[in-house]
Amino acid sequence: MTDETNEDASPITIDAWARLLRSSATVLEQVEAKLKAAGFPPLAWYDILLELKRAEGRQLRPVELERRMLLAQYNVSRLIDRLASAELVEKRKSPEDGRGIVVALTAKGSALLEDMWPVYKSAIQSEFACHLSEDDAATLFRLLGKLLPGK
Amino acid sequence: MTDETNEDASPITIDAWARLLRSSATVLEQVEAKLKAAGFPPLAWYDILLELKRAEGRQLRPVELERRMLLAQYNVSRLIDRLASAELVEKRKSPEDGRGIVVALTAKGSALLEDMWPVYKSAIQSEFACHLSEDDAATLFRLLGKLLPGK
DNA sequence: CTCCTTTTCATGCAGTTGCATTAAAATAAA
DNA sequence: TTTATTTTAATGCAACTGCATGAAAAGGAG
Repeated sequence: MTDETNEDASPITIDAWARLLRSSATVLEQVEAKLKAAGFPPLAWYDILLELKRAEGRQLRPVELERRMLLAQYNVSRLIDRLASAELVEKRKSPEDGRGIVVALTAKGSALLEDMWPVYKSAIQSEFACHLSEDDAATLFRLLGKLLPGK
Repeated sequence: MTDETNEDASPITIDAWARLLRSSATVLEQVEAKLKAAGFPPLAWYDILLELKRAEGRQLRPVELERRMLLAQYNVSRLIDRLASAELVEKRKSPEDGRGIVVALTAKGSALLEDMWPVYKSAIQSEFACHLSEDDAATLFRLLGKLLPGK
């Protein structure tokens, strides 16, 4: 008797899995290298700053950052510390919650986002986008969405 | 005058990029967690061992591993040390090249590969494959291939 | 209110990674 | 042959990550 709920991944699916790992790692590495070559911090910094910029009042609780970025708690805590040391964000005590803090984007952080974007965008173009048609990108977007929780 | 060779990535392409990062990181993390929960070493170990198993004579030079796995030299060097400490591979002096070594899969390493595969395959199924049809997987494979060098 | 549980954030420690450098052998050049 | 360049691998150091734990406040049960 077969167990349909526990069948194996097919060969083509396994190939797709292997290629997802390989291609994403390769492209990400190249994009990171371009950012670094331009004297910019890693992508993780950009991601956090961007999330703050988009947030209500340009600030968020660390817990909220964890949820949105899918990062571990200690990872967010230390990343925030580094960003704060670089004066890209400011740590404030939360007025509503005595345990918590609020992380706010500074003018310097906002400026860094703007400075990085042209380089980042150009890297996405040269390492990723230039290999794909618009249809390819749309299809990729749709298929990868199936892998995300709640999509 | 426009410069067609340097156009910007389109919005849908940027969305696809963001989703590639997010989805691959998420799924990889879940698969790694399942391996760890089963008491197995990280995926990187599996990848190296598998590469060795597939190689002529079940052995490779570190340089060759770097090329195939797209890993940095020092990274491979240390990974091999850890694998050798666990007796999963054996480091031998290269007979042809006095500088180099040859990394050979041991019986223990081969056994680990076989032990890990069922768990790994099941994780690929539950975290990746189950979200995709066969056609989806084939399309993903094809599109991601465009991102790899020389594909 | 008091006690217990949960949530939020920080941190010590060990393991890992990136960077730069070193050492040694192979290869090429003079 | 002698010297310079390139290739191969290892390693000291600093930065980063994961894990476990701890501290402090919030929330809930009695």
